[in-house]
Amino acid sequence: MTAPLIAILDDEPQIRALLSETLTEAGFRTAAFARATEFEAALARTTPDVCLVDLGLPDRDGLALVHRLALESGATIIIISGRAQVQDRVTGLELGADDYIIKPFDPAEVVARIRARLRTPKSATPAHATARFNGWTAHFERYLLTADDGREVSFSHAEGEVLRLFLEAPKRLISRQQMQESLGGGAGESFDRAMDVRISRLRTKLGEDPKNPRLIKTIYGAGYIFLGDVNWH
Amino acid sequence: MTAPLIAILDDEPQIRALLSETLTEAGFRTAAFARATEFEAALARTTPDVCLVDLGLPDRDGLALVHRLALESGATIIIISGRAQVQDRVTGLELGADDYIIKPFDPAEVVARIRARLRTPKSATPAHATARFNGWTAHFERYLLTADDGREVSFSHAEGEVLRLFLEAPKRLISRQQMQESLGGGAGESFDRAMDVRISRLRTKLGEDPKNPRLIKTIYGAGYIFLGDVNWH
DNA sequence: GCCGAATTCTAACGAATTGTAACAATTTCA
DNA sequence: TGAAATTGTTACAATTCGTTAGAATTCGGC
Repeated sequence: MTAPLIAILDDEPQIRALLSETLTEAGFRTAAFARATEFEAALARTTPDVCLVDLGLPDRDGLALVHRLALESGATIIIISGRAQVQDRVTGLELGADDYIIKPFDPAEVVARIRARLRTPKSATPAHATARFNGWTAHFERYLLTADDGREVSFSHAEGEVLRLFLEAPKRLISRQQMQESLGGGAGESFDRAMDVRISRLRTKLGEDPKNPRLIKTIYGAGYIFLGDVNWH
Repeated sequence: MTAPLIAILDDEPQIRALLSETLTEAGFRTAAFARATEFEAALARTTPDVCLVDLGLPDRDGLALVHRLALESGATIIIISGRAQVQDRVTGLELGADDYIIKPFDPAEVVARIRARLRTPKSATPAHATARFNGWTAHFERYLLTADDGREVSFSHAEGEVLRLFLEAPKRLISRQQMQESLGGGAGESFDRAMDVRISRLRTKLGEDPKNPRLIKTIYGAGYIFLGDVNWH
């Protein structure tokens, strides 16, 4: 029986260091990440027993990430956040987090709460993750887009990866760099051409006007911005 | 399906009233107790889904009670206490509590934390021989699928292996690798061709539309996902 | 505005992956 | 023993998705 693996996702180096050290001392294995993209790349390989995630991420909407993680992976999630309002806590828990710890935190309490979670391992079957935006509903597990008028368009796995990235960081610039990392295009050489194609195919399925895309905007020399109003369910 | 029962143990009448009211509004059944003796008497009859216990009881050491409760009943326990020190929280969690809320608390957060606990029940699922999903019932010992409209389709042993694998891990990606191992296709060389065929036959029996399968989805380059809502009996 | 370089778009192609019909080997059961 | 059912194999069709290549677009400098 190997020690439980705890994933840490926080953009502040001191916090990462503090948590890593404390948890290692407490007998856990740890893996720390500064950005959501790195974190997700790692998730593709192994599933940690517990994920500690900060909500204030630079490159992703933290709550959306938590929601998807909870729904799809069924992983145990503990939010560690500076947002201390009751409303924040309630939202976080309702979106699927198993616990919510407020910064500044005491390392001993973090350990205790992790242990409490590990005592009764989760065995819930993950539910469907869906997101609504501008007349569309994306059903990721079913690889299906439904329009409000009832039309249905299926999308492939590769297209879904791109769509998900957009829906998790709406109205935010996503650089080609980031996108490439998230999409596992590891050694990015001529892969950026493939990315274009994915996006092009996605645009077609969303019925975008090529001359004047309303949802997926290209920022010349920088990346893309997804302009929908997204609501995860 | 009756509403979950929440037991409240607190010696302050206002707290009991506040919690009872909030939780009832949130759709739970409640039972409130002022003293540990009453609480224990009630426990002898029914087991609540969640116990909210205050540590500052007049007639008993709260922590000892929590400890015993956790060990013996296996119930889900949330401590609600005025003792705000980190050390108190750590001790409470280590003695078996699933969560620790500090007074004064916000009722909304209590509800959210109860829901988070209930989301993953502390029970295990026993192995059974029949499963219902999306209009079908699979009887594994009889190698038979019955549709809700009465139709009957028998399936072979090999098909049953695949079906069982899917029904035991619904809405999860099952890689070809995993599938091959589970299906005893030991030295997987050209066996993956056989797997395809098994799945193809299963799809046919489930009446899937080949162009647009709703239950068994293929993830190109990765594996399969079974999308039914499964209930074992 | 006009030109050229850099960047992005997308149609078309092809390699890899997956689906399935047809067949053959094996087992089951009357 | 013989007919039917089971299940892997083969062969070919269909799908997915990255790559290529040329067209279209953007942007800075004149």
